[in-house]
Amino acid sequence: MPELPEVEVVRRGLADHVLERKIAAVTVAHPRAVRRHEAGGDDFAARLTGRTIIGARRRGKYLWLDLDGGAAGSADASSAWAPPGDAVLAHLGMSGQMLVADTERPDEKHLRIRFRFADGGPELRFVDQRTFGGLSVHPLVPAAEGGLLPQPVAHIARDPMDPAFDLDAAVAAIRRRRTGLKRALLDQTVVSGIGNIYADEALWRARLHWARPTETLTRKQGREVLAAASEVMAEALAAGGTSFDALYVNVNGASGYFDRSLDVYGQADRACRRCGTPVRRDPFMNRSSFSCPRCQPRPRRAHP
DNA sequence: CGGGAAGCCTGGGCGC
DNA sequence: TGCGCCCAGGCTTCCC
Repeated sequence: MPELPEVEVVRRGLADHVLERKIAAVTVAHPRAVRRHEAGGDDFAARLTGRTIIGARRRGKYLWLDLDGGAAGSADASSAWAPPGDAVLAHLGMSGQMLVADTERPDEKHLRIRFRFADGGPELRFVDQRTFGGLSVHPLVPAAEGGLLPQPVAHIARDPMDPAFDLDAAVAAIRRRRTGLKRALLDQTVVSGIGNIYADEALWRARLHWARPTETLTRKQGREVLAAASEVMAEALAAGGTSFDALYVNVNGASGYFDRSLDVYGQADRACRRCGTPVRRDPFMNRSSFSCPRCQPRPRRAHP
């Protein structure tokens, strides 16, 4: 389930394998994979053909590849102003994969989009079983806090691995909310990159319950839970990410192994590694929350 | 306007 | 063995 560490593994793989390579042809095999590209699949392919990938960047769970000026619409040499350019944006959703594959390798069953390169080397494939993810091309726009971002990313908060991440500002944003702590952690406009797995792990490490009302959270507790999220995601990244099956893989198709290090997520009825109490599973937002009932007691005033 | 929940998808696992 | 149901879950959209 790609959250920040898994997306970062993919970003690094793309930085290693597709930078400075010129796109020769793009094939869209499934229109749903480009549904966020409003002008459609043909326009998507046309905008990318002939362009060279010059950057691989990420914010939270969003990933994008910066494109050079390309042949079409190149900057006017007589003008001092250079257009900020554009990028192909990827969101992996639940099951999206970016794979670097030799051109003769058989297609994956759920191959959605294929990029072939002018150098004839390994191609880039977007494979996505559940099609929650997708690719789209966007102009880069100035972000409120500086820098250039693809338009759909402009409203996403910085993530804890961003060098400019402001911990105290993120704590303040959480405490401004009127909701449960886990809901706030999952809100990508408050802090980005955290999904269901790392939210549960961070809450366990900080000994806080998922339904803790944000308005009763102290600044210290806020800093602790965000520091825990940052730590657990850094550890997961070092392990190559978390995966429970073959759905989440790096660009070479290999799985990470952080699932062996999870303390509560998916550990219902197993002993808490701190106190031995069986880990509890609660229904939460049509999914699950895992916690230790002893280390993370439910607050008297829990947020519904 | 902010918060909450439904809806989008497919395949694996499980019970009957 | 096969059918149908449930579950996984990030994000968008809609509703209150």
